[in-house]
Amino acid sequence: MHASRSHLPTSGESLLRLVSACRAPAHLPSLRAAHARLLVLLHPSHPSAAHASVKLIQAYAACSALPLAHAVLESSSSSSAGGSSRTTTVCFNVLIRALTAASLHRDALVLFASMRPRGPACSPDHYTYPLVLKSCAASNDLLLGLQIHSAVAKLRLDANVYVAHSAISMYARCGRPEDAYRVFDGMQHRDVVSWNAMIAGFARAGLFDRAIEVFKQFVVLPGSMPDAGTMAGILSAMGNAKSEDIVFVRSVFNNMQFKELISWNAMLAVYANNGYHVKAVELFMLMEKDEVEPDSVTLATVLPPCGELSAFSVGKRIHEIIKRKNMCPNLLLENALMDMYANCGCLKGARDVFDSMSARDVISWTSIISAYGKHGHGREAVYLFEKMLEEGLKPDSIAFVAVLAACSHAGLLDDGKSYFDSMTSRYHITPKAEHYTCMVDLLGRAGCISEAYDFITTMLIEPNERVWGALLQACRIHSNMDIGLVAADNLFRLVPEQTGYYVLLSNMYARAGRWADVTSVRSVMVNKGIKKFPGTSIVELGDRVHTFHIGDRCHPQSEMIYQKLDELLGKIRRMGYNPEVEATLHDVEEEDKEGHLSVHSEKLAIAFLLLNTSPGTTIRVTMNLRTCSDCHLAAKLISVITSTEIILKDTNRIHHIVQGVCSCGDYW
DNA sequence: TTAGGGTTAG
Repeated sequence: MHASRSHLPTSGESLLRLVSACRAPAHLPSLRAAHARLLVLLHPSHPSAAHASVKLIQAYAACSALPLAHAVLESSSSSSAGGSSRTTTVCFNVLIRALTAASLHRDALVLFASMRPRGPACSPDHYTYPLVLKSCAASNDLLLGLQIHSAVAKLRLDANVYVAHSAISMYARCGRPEDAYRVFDGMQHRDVVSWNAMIAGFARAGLFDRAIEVFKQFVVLPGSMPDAGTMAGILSAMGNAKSEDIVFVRSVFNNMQFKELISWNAMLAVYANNGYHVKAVELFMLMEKDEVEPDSVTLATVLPPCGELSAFSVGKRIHEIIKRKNMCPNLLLENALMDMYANCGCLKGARDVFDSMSARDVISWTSIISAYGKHGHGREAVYLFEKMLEEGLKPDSIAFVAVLAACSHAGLLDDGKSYFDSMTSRYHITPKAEHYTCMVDLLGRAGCISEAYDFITTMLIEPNERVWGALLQACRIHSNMDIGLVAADNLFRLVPEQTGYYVLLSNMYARAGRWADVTSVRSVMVNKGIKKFPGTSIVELGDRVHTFHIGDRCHPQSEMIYQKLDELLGKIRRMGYNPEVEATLHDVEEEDKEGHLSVHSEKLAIAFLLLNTSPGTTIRVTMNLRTCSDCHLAAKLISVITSTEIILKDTNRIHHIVQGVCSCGDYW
C-alpha cells in the first residue's frame, strides 16, 4: 500500500487492488501514484476505465479527499462516451454516498440536483433516491423530500423497497408520520426493515403508542424475525413506557435467536431510560456470563444505572474493562464514568477521570461541577465553572443547572444570584423550571422566603410542582406558615396525587403545633386513597442489590438486622441521641412514632451492611426520598461508634459522613 | 462497481 512510484504494480488489475486498499488519509500518496499510473494505462475508452473511476472515487472519499473524488467524477462524466451511461450514474451514487456518510447532506443534495441537467447519462436511479431521501430527512427538508418522492413515483421506482424505506423514514423525520404510514401501508412486500422503519418512524414522530402497536403487530406475525433494528427502533418509543410493554420487549429480546450487540444495547437502554436500574445491571451481568463482548455504547448505557444504584463494584469493574480495552480517550465513556463515580459517592474517582482526560467538552465540565455540588463542595464547583469559562467553553442550560444546584447545596446565595443573572443577560439562555427550582431552593433555604416567593411570581413560565415543592420545603424549615399554605395550595392544584407534599405540609402543621390541620391533611389522604410513598433504600453487596422498605421484615436476615439496629440505637442513645419525633407524621402515639422512625429504610440498610461487611468498610446507601433529619443524625452517630464512613445518597444530594461530620454541613 | 431501518454521557 505504501508503494512508491517505482514499486507500483504494472497491471491494471493489481493497480485497482491497490486503489481499493487505500482507506485512510495516510494512504493518499500511494493512491495518487496509482491513479496517475492508471491514467497512463487505461484510455478513457478502455472497458476497465469506468470501473476504475468508481473505485477511485470510493478510495479518495475513504481517504477524506472529497475534492479529489469530485475531480474523478467530473473527468469520468465528461468522457462518459467511453463507458455506459450506467457508469456515470454509479459514480454519482458513490460520491453522494460518501457525502451523506460525512453528514454533508446539503452537498449531497446539490450534487444530486446537478445530475439531471447533465443529460440522460446521469439519470438518478433506484440507488440514488434512497441516499437523497435520507439527506432530506437529515436536513429536515420536507419540501425537497416531497418533490423527490413524487419524482420517484413518476419513474415507478416507488415499488423498490429501498426507496420506500427511505421515504418512510424521510416523512417520519420531517414530521409527517401519516404520509410515512401511507407509504408503508401501500407496500406490496414488506421485509423486516419495512417494519423497523415504520416503528422507528412513529417513535421519532413522538407517536409512541403507534410505534408500540406496529412493533406488536410485527412480532406476532408468523415467521417474523425481529432484529437489532427492531430493538433500536422500539427503544426510542419507550421513553416513559408502561411496565407491561417493557416486559413484552424483554420477551421479544429473549426469543431472538441471534442477539446482535445492538439488541443487547437497546434492551439495556430500555431498562436504563425507564428507571429499571437493577434490571439494567442484571442484564449487563448476563452479557458477561454469556461472554458477549461489550462496546463503548454498552458501557455508556450501563454506567448511569450503576451510579443510580451506587453499585460501585460493578462500576469499578466497568472502568477496568474500559482500561483493558483501551477505549479511552472517549468523551462519552469518560463523562459517564465521572458521573458513575460521583453518584457512588466517590468524588476522588470522578476527579481522577476528569484529570486524566485529554479533551473535555461542556458535558465533562458539567459532570465534574455537579459532582462537587452534590457532595456539598460548592466553592470548588464554582471554581471549576469559572475554569470552564476560562477555557473558552460556553456553558449551556444544563451547565447552569449544575452550578446553580451546587450554589444551593452549599448556601452560596450571592454566587447563585449572579449566575442566574449572567445566564439570562450574558448567555441569553431562557431559564427553565430546573433553574427556577434551584433559585427558589437557594433563596428559601437561606431564609429569604418572601424573596423566593416574589421570585416565583416573576417567572416567565408557569411554576411547576418542583418549584412550589422547593418553596414548601423552605417554609417548613423556617416555619413560614403563610407562604407555606400558598405553596401547598398550588401543589394540591398541580399534583393532587403526589403524597410527598402532603407529608411535607402535614409536618409543617405539626411543627407549628396545628394538630387539627395535621388531622385534616391526613383525612384528605385517606379520602383520596393516598398512601405515603414508600421509602426505599438500596445497597450493593457483592454482585447483588438489596432493597429495604420502611419497616421491612421480608429480608431473609430480618431478625439479625433488627437485632443489630437495636444494638446500634442503644449505643447512640447513650451518646445522647433522641429520636426526632417531629420528623414523621403526627398520627400515632409518641412511643409508636419512635418505633416507626427506627425502621426507616436507610437505618435498616445501614444495619444490614454493618452486619455483612468487615469493620471499617465504607458503606453506601441509596434512597428514593430525601433522607429525614433523624436518619441523618443517626447515621452521623453510627459513623462514630463503628468508625465507618457512610455515604448516604438521597434524591437530592450525597451525604458523605466521616466520624460524625457530614459533607453537607447539615445544610440540606 | 452503488442502496434502506437502528444503539451511547451532563
